[in-house]
Amino acid sequence: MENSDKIGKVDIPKKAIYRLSIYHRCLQKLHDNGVSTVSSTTLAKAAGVKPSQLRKDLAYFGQFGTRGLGYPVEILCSTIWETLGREQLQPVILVGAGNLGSALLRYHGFEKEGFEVVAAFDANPDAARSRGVTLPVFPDSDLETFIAEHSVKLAILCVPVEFAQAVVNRLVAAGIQGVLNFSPIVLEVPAKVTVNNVDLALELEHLSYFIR
Amino acid sequence: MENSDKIGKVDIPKKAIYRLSIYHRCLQKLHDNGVSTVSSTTLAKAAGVKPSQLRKDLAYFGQFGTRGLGYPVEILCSTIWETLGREQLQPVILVGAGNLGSALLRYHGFEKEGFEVVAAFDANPDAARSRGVTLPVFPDSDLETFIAEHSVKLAILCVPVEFAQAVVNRLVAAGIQGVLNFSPIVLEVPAKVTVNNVDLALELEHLSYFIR
DNA sequence: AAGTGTGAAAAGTTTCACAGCG
DNA sequence: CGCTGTGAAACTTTTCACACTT
Repeated sequence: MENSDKIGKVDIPKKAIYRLSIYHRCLQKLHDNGVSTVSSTTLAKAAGVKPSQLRKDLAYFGQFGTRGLGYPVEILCSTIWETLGREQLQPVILVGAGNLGSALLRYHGFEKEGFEVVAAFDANPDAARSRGVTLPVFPDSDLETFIAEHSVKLAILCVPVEFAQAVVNRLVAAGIQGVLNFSPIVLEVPAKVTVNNVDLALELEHLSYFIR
Repeated sequence: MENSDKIGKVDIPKKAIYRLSIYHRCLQKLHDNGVSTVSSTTLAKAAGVKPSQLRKDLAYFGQFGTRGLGYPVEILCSTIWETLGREQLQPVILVGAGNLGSALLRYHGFEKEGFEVVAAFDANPDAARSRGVTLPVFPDSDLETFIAEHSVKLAILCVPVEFAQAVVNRLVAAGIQGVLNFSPIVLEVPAKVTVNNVDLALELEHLSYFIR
């Protein structure tokens, strides 16, 4: 159903796109180390996958390698960057600057990876600012206007779980196309909108199952 | 001798175990609302999956339903809780109380879900305390002793990416069996150890691919 | 000789369809 | 009758093996 994406006639597994990000990181490191060509075996080892999977994944997007030689690090690196839609800087907003939201803003992890978090929204902006958020914090009533005026397409959602569905409805109506959701709830959105769930407690619970 | 008692975690899809956590949440909500029985159709809708998948998932662990009626909410809820290994409180340590690590500690999201974060470790404990961590913060040299003395099996890893592999090696040697890793790196661990990666930038990058 | 690209096989996961039970 | 439990079918993703190119 929603586990793949059609580009032309080829069906690309969603997991392959996640791996693309990982390959990109490895390629960047190789490039920083002055490596100009890499084999599928070497790159796969760095990315923690099988060489055959790496070759298959890259083949979904084109032919980048030279037989007998390997892949050109710099070209492949920038091609993946473009494929992931990272060529133009995407503005991101964060909605819900409570405990977790403000923690993420102070962390600056998204900025480090080249995303521009442009504003935060909260039902109580003053409280958010008192939590040490230095970014502009607006009341959530400003959401729609801001999204429209700045053509924002990505949102990080950290509101309390009981408000998550209502807020995401507003975000979608305002034009948001991708949501990074930290609430432990299955959000319902139109098919054109992509939701990625980061459920910290669920991840820890999953580990709990695997320790004897 | 033949033994049908194959409760080995081998044949059960990993994804099914994630869904178990989601089912548990939905069941708890139903129980709070005074519902005592639920059909696969209703529970599946709440969890965002197909009824057939829900039934298949539950069947991996036993027979819980009554034909013609549905599933007993309370019994199923506690059975899943036990299955996930949550019956006995698991102590968790957090390693690397820098920007992200201290943010997670201030967030208290794990405690809210019933995990007991018992201590934090950092190369510079004083700096971590100054970041507002109220939990005991120990120098990372104390890791091995603490893990052994408190029989800790779960660790949240938030150290800078360049130290992640070295630190996880120490954790594994000290007896840690499950790692929730926030570093953007593929960690190498023995098969007996489970690693769950939470890569925030990667999730946002993945969204970037799908908006257009 | 080295290493990619790819069809085909294998493995894994989801969905179907209906038997069987309360 | 309604709804679970489940074998088999359908579908997805990974891995293999080797032809083919530089």
